[in-house]
Amino acid sequence: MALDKTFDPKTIEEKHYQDWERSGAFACAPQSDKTPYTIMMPPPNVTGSLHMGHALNTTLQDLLTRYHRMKGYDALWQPGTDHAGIATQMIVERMLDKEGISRKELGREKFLERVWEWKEESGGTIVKQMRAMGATPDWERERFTMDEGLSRAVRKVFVQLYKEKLLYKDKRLVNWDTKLLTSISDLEVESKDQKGKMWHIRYPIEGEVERFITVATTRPETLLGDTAVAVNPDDARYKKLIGKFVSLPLTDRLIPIIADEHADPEAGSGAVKITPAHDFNDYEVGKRHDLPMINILDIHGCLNENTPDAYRGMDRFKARKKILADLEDLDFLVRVDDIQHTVPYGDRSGTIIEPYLTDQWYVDAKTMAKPAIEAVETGKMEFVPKQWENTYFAWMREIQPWCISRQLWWGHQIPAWYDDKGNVYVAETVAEAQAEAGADVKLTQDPDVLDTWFSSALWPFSTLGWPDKTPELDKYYQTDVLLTGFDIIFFWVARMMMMGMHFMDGEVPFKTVYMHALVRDEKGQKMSKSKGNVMDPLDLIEQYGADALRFTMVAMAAQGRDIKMSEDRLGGYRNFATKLWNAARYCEMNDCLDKHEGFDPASVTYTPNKWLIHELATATKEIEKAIDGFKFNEAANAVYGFVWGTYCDWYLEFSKPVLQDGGDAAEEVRQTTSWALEQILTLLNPFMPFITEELYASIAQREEGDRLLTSAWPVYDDALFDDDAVLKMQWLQNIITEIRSVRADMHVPAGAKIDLLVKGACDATKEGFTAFEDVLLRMARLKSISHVEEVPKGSIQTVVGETTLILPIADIIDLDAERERLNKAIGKIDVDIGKIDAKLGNEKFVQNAPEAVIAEQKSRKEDALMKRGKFEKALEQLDC
RNA sequence: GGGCGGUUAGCUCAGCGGUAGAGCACUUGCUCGACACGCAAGGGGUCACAGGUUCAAUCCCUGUACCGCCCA
Repeated sequence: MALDKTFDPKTIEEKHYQDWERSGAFACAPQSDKTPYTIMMPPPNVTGSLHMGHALNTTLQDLLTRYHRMKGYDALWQPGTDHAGIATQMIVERMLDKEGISRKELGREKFLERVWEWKEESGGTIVKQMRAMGATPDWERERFTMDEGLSRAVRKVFVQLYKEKLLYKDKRLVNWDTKLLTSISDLEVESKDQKGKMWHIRYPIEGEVERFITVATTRPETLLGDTAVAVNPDDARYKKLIGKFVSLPLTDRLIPIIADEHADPEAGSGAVKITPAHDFNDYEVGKRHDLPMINILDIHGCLNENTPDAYRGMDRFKARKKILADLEDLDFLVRVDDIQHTVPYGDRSGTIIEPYLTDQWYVDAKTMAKPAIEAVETGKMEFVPKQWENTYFAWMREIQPWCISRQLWWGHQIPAWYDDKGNVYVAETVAEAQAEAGADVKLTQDPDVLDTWFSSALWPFSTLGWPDKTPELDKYYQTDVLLTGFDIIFFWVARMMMMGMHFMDGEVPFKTVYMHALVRDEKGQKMSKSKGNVMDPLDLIEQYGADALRFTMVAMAAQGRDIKMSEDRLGGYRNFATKLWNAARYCEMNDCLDKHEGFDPASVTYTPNKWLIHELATATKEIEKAIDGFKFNEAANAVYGFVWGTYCDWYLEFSKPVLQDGGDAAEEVRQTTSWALEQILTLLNPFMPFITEELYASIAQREEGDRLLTSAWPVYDDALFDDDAVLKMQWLQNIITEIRSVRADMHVPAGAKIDLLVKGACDATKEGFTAFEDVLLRMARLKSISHVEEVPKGSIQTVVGETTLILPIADIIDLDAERERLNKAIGKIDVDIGKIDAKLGNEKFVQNAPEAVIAEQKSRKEDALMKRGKFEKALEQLDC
């Protein structure tokens, strides 16, 4: 059993993880009558590998899961991964590229086989990495968004929403990615501020000579799709032109001048070109005025058959150049301005996104958002920190139809079939569709797939077996808490709310959503591969241990702030693990392990033991309160402070003289030390599972299967709180600290043992000196303690409470230094008294402040005056 | 342009109406029988700025500046 001299995380982590997983303790127990506690793991991309954000997310979820498991809940932490349509398809396409094969050549079926192969081989990376963090989700229940079961849920939802007219096909402008050749949702578009140009072009007014109307645009090539010029109805300059036509340059088309509020008289010339098929604002204008919508691009972003021969087939940016040159030649180009503007880019492909008119499937998000908004308004679902609800509301109240179809192969193929005439049959299976269409009708399935978020929106119930009525669904929905980053509040959280409430009888998918911070580098910059500032959690585990990484994450997870990760902090918490390890070694060396069988903390009589137990119970309450309130950093600080500050720095030091002298209290101290160590391991287990489990196994003979993983969280009786013991120990600590401080100030050699004379001690204090004589002698490095009436010449004096402490060290005393020290002390007290007097002298304060506050000030003043008197006396005596 | 958040010790951050806290870093001293990844003792802050409310403001309100994020 003997513990090694230092703690090496690497040697134990894997061993314990395997043991835990094999034990089956991660599994939920649907048949048990325990109260459920459920967390849905945000499914990471199956393509992903663990980054710092996952490390934080995983740590916090595991902390909550372990904590509640220990508290006796039937904990379900539901894991799984998400098929990540575009990302996965891109990875496999890139692989095929290297083999010189294109997706199209391979064909849909073969391509999908390749993706599945890839998924089986490489898709498990991230869930393996989570194990290195010590995560304890119910792996047996791991799901994948493309599982048969989850796919069935997707089809069912699609069909039902279609029947309810909450899902429909429509021709609208979408964000089109010309590289990936698919539509993407608004959320997948990143607007970037960049330099650009504003071209001012004049359009000749029909039937008039040398009269023009000037419009400005950043995308001159769209001119070929213009179907109107709009002016503001109140713009006096243009009133007479409304209803006239302009002749569209480079084409032979005439387009009307229309009146629409969209044209801002203050901006540019006040007239704007309208291209309904290639601009979201213009699309609305086009609809209002029933304008033709001319699509001028093909799916690759090249100009199509609706454009003049000169440009047809040309890439949009090449066409722009040529069009500008041609406009210039024909003298239509009036002016060019350099401007700063925002340009939409695809977040996956990095290409400029084109608004593009196509047929797509949409979800009526506006309708579905209503109950989801209300649920947050009425508190059925709560964001932590609360401020995130504003973000949620802002988006949900302005929500647009959700474009759910993607022109990809990897994903859930849309359960809609078409006959030759273009009639659509939406059904869960081809057989049902066929039945609806008639047996002899030839049907073709819609080739498109659904947005990945469509399936992850169902995650909180699809993973529990929906649409079947499973016991799991019954027991674990609605779930307790969702932990996630704010970056997917719209993508995922909002959509789970909509789907969850719609399909689960208005019940929200989770009662609480905890939004955690973004992990940044130590300079506060977002970690990114291109900046080269990424930290790899696995490297950090290798260097500092998984426990240190976890503890750092927890300690830095303060609400509402980003985490600036630094290796200094990791080092600090690695040291904390070592500290704990060495505390256990101390216990081992002093025969304080496994000594508490039948120990009753309520029965202790020795004051330091009572005090330790009080502090332990207090820390436990703080930890519980902090975790319950998602104040993870506070929980970490509470446990850290107790272990290091209370147990190691003070209690174990108190225990030394007692254990060594073998006095009456020794046995009780031994038991308390042993018991408290085990309590510490239990409390710390959700934070640092590896080292605590290792110590737990090492410090005693355990029965088969006895692990912290499945231990009970401690419950302490209120009777264990003992304020009297706290006061006594505070006094003792004050005495020790004061003597140490004076010794250091006066440069008394650290090893020198000196006498302590005590003057003016009351009876209770005298008792204290007697009771803790051995502790004081050792911890303050004293030779003796005696009570006196007179202060010997050349002594150092200090004051604790009513007592004057005298150190008779005439031989080494430096009179000037001591004078300075005393004067400094008096100076500090005077500042204090000054502040108090200012308050007490203020009539309004005395009249208005609560009595308790006034009394407190008065008593503080008395104490200060008394102390000041003693220091003054000490100063006088120095000179006699 | 709209919204949100931040500005507290050298650094990273807690706190949030009545004596400014932690960790790290720093200084000094220590091989006292767990631990130098340590022990002990210290230094260090007009709590961004300007007003206001209050007996009392780092904390509440208003405004300003700077930083960050989200949305258009």
